[in-house]
Amino acid sequence: MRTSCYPLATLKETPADAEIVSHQLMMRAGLIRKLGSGLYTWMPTGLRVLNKVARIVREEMNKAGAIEILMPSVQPAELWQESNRWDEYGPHLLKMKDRHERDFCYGPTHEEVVTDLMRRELHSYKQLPLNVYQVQTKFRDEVRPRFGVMRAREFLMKDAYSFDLDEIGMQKAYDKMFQAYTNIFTRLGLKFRPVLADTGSIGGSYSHEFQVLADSGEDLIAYSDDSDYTANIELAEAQVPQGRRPTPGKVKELVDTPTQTSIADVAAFLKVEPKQCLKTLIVVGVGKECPLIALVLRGDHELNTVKAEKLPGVAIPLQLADAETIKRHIGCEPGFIGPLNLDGRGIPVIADRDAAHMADFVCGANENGKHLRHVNWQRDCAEPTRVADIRNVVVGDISPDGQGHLQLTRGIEVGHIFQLGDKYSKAMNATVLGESGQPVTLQMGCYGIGVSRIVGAAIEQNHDEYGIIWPDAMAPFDVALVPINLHRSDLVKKATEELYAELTAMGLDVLYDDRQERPGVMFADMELIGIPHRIVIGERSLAEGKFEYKNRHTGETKNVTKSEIKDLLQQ
RNA sequence: CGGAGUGUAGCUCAGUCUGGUAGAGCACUGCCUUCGGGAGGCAGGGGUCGAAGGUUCGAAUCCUUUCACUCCGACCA
Repeated sequence: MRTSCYPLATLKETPADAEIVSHQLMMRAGLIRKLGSGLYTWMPTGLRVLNKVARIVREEMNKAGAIEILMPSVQPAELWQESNRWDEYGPHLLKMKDRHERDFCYGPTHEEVVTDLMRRELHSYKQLPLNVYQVQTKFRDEVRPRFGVMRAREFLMKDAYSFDLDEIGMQKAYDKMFQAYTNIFTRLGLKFRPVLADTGSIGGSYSHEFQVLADSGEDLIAYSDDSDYTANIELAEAQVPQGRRPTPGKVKELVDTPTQTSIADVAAFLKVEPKQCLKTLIVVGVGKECPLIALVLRGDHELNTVKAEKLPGVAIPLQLADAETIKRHIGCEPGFIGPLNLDGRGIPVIADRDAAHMADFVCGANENGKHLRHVNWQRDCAEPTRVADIRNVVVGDISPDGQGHLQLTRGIEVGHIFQLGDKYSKAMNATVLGESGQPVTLQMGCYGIGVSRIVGAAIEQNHDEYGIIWPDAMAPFDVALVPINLHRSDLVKKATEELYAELTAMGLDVLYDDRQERPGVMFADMELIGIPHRIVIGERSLAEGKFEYKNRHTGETKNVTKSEIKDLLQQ
């Protein structure tokens, strides 16, 4: 490709609304342009990268035995009503009506469509196992799109769906996909980890996320420093504290805390550690019998909303009660709540394992401006209605597998695989006849990869002050040719044209910068775009029959012959 | 959805408080010089100041409404 006939679309300045480095560089390198919130056009260079990622994904999916199909992006409401997700999926679902006032949605995922397809197509166990996939545009109406293509509303996704007769088959299909995903992210040249994950609104029983490690990632990952254990913090289990609960010491005491409403303030005021305080959160419950539920944590711990939403009786999505409701039921402001006598007021107390293990703690007195200290479960306050793991793990916690301690790191979720079981096949009555002649409900798995998100994630992991540094596998071009004084030197022109023709004939993607630009401009653009190999063609080195090679990744420069160039590029 | 903010040239932004001929840098076009790391000079082109309504002799500027975008929070594959 010659730059004189190609819209490079590079920018010298960073657009004001690009916050993280990958978004800034994708704009500056001319990969994307924004159309609206969460909507991006892929420019020629960006599309090249996207297609390279998609190609690797397809190759590995095919190798794992999956078959490519393409389903509609617009889906009839009836299917979503069958699975109950028309309402459950919530406002993320972009709904629309056609001219006949029939309801449709733009697909955020395709479990319903593929299940419907397969209940029509599959009749016999002999047709199993089957795994179909597609690479397609999805739309999720995110509350807050951000970070460019990283959390866009419209995005490109590879989604695969496996169908098996039983759980053993489903497990095998899952394992195959786990391996395929590992191959894909390895080939793409990304630093990643598979992590145990929550299943979220897709549902199902068991799942892994594939996380690209990056400090700008939105997800927190917990991993053991002494074993293979790795899990999303949403799921990572906090262990039961060791030993017996300490025996109560001093007598309970009411203390004035006129303006101290946060754990930090109360702890500082009473000269105790936050871990000696008890934090009481009031959340909305389902049903009339218990409209409110108290969640109790150690002062230095954070509530894990995913875990909390799994508690029976807790409303989904998790919702903190407003100040007025709290005042009406408990009689104080949110900053002074404690677990005492809540059960008696019809508010069950669910304590975190660590909170339930505390003794002589500080907590709110359910009275404005007052806290209690030296409070003890049982002696001063009814034992919690229920004890559960409802907190986020913290650095240093014992690993759930018993080996080592947990550390935390950040990641970008680029893949997610689920064992769905019969969640959709049962709701939508997708069965085949088994060997015995009886209908068997299909066991499903689903497997997603955020193709467009991978592009952003790769840049987060691979860039420097000059621009993007693509892993070879997804670079838009393999090599950039930068001629010096192309338009004045016949020698340079001839050498560059020949080299361009020969490298192109080798099947390489070559970007030939034949613009009438100064060298500095061309160097800067090629580095910004992140092309792995750069060859400068100038009279200076041509005099010795050499070209100047520079590696974008290592920064290494050397003068080389044409055949050495070919060797370098063929690796 | 709650809170905050921004909309002026392709991009980054000044001008708005205090109403009076729409600006700068970069980008773009032409010419000249320069020619191995985002050059310099000269001359140009480019605007319904987000939109609608109002106040006023006069509105980018004041008022009302509205739309879009961004950030923080909540939420979330």
